[in-house]
Amino acid sequence: MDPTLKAKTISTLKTELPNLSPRLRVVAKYIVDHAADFGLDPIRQTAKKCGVSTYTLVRMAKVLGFAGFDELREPFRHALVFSSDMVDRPGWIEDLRNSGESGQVQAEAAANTIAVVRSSLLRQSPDQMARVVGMMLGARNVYLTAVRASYGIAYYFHYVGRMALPSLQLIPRHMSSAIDELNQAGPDDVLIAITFTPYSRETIEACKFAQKRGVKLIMVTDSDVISTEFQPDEILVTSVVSTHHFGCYAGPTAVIENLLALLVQVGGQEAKTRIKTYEDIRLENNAYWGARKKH
Amino acid sequence: MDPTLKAKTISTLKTELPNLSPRLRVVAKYIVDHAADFGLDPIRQTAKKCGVSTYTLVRMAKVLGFAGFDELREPFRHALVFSSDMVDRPGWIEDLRNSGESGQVQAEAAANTIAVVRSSLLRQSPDQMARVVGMMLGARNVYLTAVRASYGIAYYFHYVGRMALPSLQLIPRHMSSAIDELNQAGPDDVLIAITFTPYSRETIEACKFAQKRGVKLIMVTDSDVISTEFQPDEILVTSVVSTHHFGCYAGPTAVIENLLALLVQVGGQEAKTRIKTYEDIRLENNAYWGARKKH
DNA sequence: TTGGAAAAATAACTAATGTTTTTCTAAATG
DNA sequence: CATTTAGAAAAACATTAGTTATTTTTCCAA
Repeated sequence: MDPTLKAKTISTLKTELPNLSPRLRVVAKYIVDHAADFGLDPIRQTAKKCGVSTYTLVRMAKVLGFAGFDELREPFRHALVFSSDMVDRPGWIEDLRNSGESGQVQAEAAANTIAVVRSSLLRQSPDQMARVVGMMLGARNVYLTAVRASYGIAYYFHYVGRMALPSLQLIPRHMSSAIDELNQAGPDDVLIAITFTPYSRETIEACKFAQKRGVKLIMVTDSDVISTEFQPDEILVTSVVSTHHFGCYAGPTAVIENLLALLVQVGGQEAKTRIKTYEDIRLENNAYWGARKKH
Repeated sequence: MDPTLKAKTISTLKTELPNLSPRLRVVAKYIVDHAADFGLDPIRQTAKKCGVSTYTLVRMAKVLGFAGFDELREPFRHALVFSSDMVDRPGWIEDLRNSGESGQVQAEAAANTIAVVRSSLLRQSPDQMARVVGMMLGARNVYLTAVRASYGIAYYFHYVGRMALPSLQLIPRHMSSAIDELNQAGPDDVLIAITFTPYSRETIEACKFAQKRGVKLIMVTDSDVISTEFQPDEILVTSVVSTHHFGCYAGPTAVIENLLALLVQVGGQEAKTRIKTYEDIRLENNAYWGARKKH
């Protein structure tokens, strides 16, 4: 099979986009934006994902000169297997891999971490990030909740974030549940929930509760689809795939740091002076080793 | 779906290989060696490729605790989509940068994060990592201390790490100082301290105290040279350079996850079964939303 | 407004895929 | 040596997938 066929098809789709009928245009855009999923999914699933009938996909194939849907999808399939072998491993990772058994484990983990960070960052559209930051800055209170392993990154997010955004609150604060602390929350507030498969019961329940109250809901998680019982206003999808037995949280960490960078930028001078006062207080209270008080 | 399932399955296949029946062993080897093809191919094709009947593949799935072949293959399918994310779309950072002002900030932050993660991982020599893991596994107690922003990643490290290494303890536990809890510590113990410029006074003091007691000292920090007053046994140097006002902790997070991967690997079967019991307990106590108890 | 053509959805159909049942084989056991 | 049992293959079965035929919708021009 022609190994460049996938690239050719994508290029054709892009150039032909304006000439296509409405539905076919939707399909073409979907294929270009989700080449990997398109290669993997069966026809009905792809149809569902772009809100189109199965036959529309068949027509898409015929318009492009393929005999049928299968023939259109095949190059995308091939590319899947190929890319997984071809995953770009820089030299230093290869060197690591060749240095004994534990070096191999280290190499796999390192390669995976970089991949996870990259793909997590790649997925965040600037529009959505801007919306999320806007929601945070506009809210009366921004609640932040997570448990278990995710609590670590929530703690970090809060520790840094509250300097730029004083309304940021990490819940539950004490030995209570997040729901207790959402008791006063309403439509002016935002809840950010961080959880990954398998989802923590407490966190999901806090989400459901919050949404019932009209609180705006932002989730940092690993899937577009969590539940039919509630619909987050924004979902920041990150990758937590790992080589060992636990999820790899470097992906979400990267996305959260991205969010922090934006918060500081959009927060403007006000945020920056506030951060400065935090720094000053720490200096005055000898929080840092070796640093002198300024006077 | 559990994003670590593929890694778990491959690891199980490797360890169970000797206990399997002849045909299943062939299948297991095939899956480990051709994970990508296995994810893509239909059952008959995989059966043909490893010269067994389709039902042998179904049995393989059942032996591993899956309901059927489909369920076994699913994580491998997911991995395919993920790895293709990696190769696709070169220049995405450029596209980001050209999409408005906040896109530019986002692009800078993303590029910075990737660079920081890369260089942090690159710096860790396999020898040193092996020494560190060896020290951790050999210690009576492994104390872990950090404050402020670093506390988030220490919390994460501890939450995950203690499943593989029960002697791992996050200090201070309560409203006390780390030094209080190091009172009983001695030469059989290890202290891991996480702090970055400007160094937290409490953490550095804990390091000095510990070393005076003969406790072995491992530091995760951003420089080879901290102080002349004490000399850590091992220093894991990570990069925390950032585009905004705060350090970028994705680097240290990446290194710590690398360490976790090694801990699990070197911990061997014992660690894996311990991790399993944690999982079981969580399932039984309804910690996860939507998950059923196994019986 | 109303034919008519293009676009799209629906539903029926055939081929393939995963699963299950049945049958066969060979090694282990008494 | 007969019997049992686990492992594996073969074949039958049910489901799902891609395709094709038919109907419905949309939109434009007469």
